[in-house]
Amino acid sequence: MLEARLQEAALLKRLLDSIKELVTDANFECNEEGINLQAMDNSHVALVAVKLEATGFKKYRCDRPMPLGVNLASLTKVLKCAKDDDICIIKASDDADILNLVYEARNSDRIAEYDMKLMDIDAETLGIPDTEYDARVTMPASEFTRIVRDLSQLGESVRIEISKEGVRFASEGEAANGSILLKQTEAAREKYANYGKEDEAPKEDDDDDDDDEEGGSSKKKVKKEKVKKEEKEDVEMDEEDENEEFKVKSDDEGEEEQDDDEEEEKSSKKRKKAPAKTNGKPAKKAKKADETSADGGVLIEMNQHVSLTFSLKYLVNFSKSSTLSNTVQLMMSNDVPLLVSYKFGQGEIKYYLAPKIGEE
Amino acid sequence: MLEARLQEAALLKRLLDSIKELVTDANFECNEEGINLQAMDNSHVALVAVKLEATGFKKYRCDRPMPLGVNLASLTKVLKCAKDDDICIIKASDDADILNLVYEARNSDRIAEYDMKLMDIDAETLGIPDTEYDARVTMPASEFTRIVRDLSQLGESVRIEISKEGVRFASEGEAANGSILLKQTEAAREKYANYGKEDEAPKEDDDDDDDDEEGGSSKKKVKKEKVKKEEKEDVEMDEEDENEEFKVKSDDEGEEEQDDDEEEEKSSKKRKKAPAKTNGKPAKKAKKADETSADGGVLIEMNQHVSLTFSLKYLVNFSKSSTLSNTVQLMMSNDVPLLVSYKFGQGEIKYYLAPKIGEE
DNA sequence: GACGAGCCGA
DNA sequence: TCGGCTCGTC
Repeated sequence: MLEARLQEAALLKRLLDSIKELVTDANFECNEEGINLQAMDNSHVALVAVKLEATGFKKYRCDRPMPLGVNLASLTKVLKCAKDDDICIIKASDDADILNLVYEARNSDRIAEYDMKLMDIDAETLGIPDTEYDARVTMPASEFTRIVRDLSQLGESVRIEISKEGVRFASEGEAANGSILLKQTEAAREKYANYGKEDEAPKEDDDDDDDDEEGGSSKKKVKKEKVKKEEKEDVEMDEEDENEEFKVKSDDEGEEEQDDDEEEEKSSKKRKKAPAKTNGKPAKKAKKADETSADGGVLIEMNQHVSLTFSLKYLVNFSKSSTLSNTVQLMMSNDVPLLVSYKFGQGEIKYYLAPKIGEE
Repeated sequence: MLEARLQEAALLKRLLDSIKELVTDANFECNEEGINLQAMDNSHVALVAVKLEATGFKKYRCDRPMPLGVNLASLTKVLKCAKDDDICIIKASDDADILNLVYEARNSDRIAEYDMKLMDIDAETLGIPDTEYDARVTMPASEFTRIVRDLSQLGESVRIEISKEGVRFASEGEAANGSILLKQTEAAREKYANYGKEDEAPKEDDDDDDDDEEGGSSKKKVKKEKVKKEEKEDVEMDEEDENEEFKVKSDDEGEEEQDDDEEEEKSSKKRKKAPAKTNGKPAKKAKKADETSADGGVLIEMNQHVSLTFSLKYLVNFSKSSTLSNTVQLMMSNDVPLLVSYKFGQGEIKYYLAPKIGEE
């Protein structure tokens, strides 16, 4: 028995819009911690993984783990019947052959109910290794969208290169070549100081993580820009002992960033001691970053020069998730798949894409 | 000789958009009272009836009744040449083989003139009986549009069921079943209190009706929401003697509604004495309701449980008329055609659709 | 010719 | 983020 009540149907609608072109059928793996979806794209080139935290729901109950095999086109149709601000309740009984969706208008004058057939899908949940990446770019989702769209007009591939200089997106096409260099924004360092730290060691204390994330999420909805600096200070002080930054630096490439750190952050020495580790309560800021980052800012974290080439078609597709979050993170190491991650209030969507070989 | 001057070409454009897919050729029956069009749809399943009151025109003159046989595709083309806010003058001489359309820009800087060939069409004007329906739903046109669109994604038919509970639209499809329940909105009772009363006995005093309607119409364009309550009071008091409500109730099903009435309306006893009758000056409110109802509200009037099944394709088609009015009324009795009616400032468009048999 | 989806601009 | 416009499909 699953019952999950979502405050706004819009989240699910956007989520489906994000993945329905990539994947036709997928299992929504429901358990007490939330709902996960993981699937290769139809051409088995990319992998998409969605996580919806139980705590992101207004109400969530899942008695036992159950996979819900969903045809995404059908679900999209059914979700189209919801208005964005409808409350959305999804239910499935234990036999899991029907997904029941109820949409309640805000004023309850309209109640729409849909029953969708489920299907059996071979679970092919791959364990995704918790890679530590050599470089991470945190940037406005809209900017990423724009870049891959622009470049996709010129060519089919983009070389993404992260260096001390910044992050460069370069494409070559018949009519023209293009190259976009994003330098790190000074403001971004502060802004994203704790963005998405849970990526690094999500298992350390998942429960705290979730609770904090939810609490943070609701608060942020109310508070606004003004608040972010105060909160940031709070967290930095409160959590000084455990607050580790992702900033992975190699000795020969990190000077610039180290300078910044020392100017800005008291706890910088910890970061240097233990790069690529993280603390247990970072999510408050992840939420903030989401809302905060509308005004841009690029944060580049790297411990090694990275340069990889990817298919723009897929990146353009991934960038549809900009409806879910204002911020996107690109995680890269040489010769391993790119990870594109969008975090949002109730969860996260990650895309993995293998680099093209021998193209740069 | 016909000459009719319309304040805004947009009305005609929208009207044609509403019916051109349903009907290819039709007679515009012009007489001194206005212009009427009545036609079966191409597959002879639905009937569409349009009424444009003479009083709805800025100027109207029709010396003798004349049918203007129009190919709607041609007229649509010609109307596309008008800007929405152009003044539109249509003329036909007595031989009625040419329809002359003149579009005048607001500032008279541009005058466009078109001559369209007319054709002879066998008049097949059917008398439509003035049915009294067992149930009537008055609701925002946009909501009706949305519902039939949504459900048409799932299946081909919709069962519309009106009960004490409200009105339910239910469809079954391969991928999913859907059911939407609209409860009556409390605010709607007041809002639609006098909406469309002329349906019931339109012949009682047509002339007064028309005059009032036009006056009301122009006023309403200027006034807004704020005004509606005052006007309503005025009419109720001025016309107390003749102001009868539609509210048809059976003793066993009307309690809920009666309670509302008593709370809200002074003249409720009259309504109960003579249900399904109407007064002579209802149109002021019809107009108001049009503009008023953008913010929703569902009014359900019934004296009997009704449940019928219809082809969604047609309902979707009918719902195109939501460009003409913010409010739609569904009139139903068991085993007789559904009447879908949109009233607008200058007239009304009605669609009749026979129910599907043996499908529920 | 109409409908729906996707993209671009405000 | 929403609405309008354009392109592609049925």
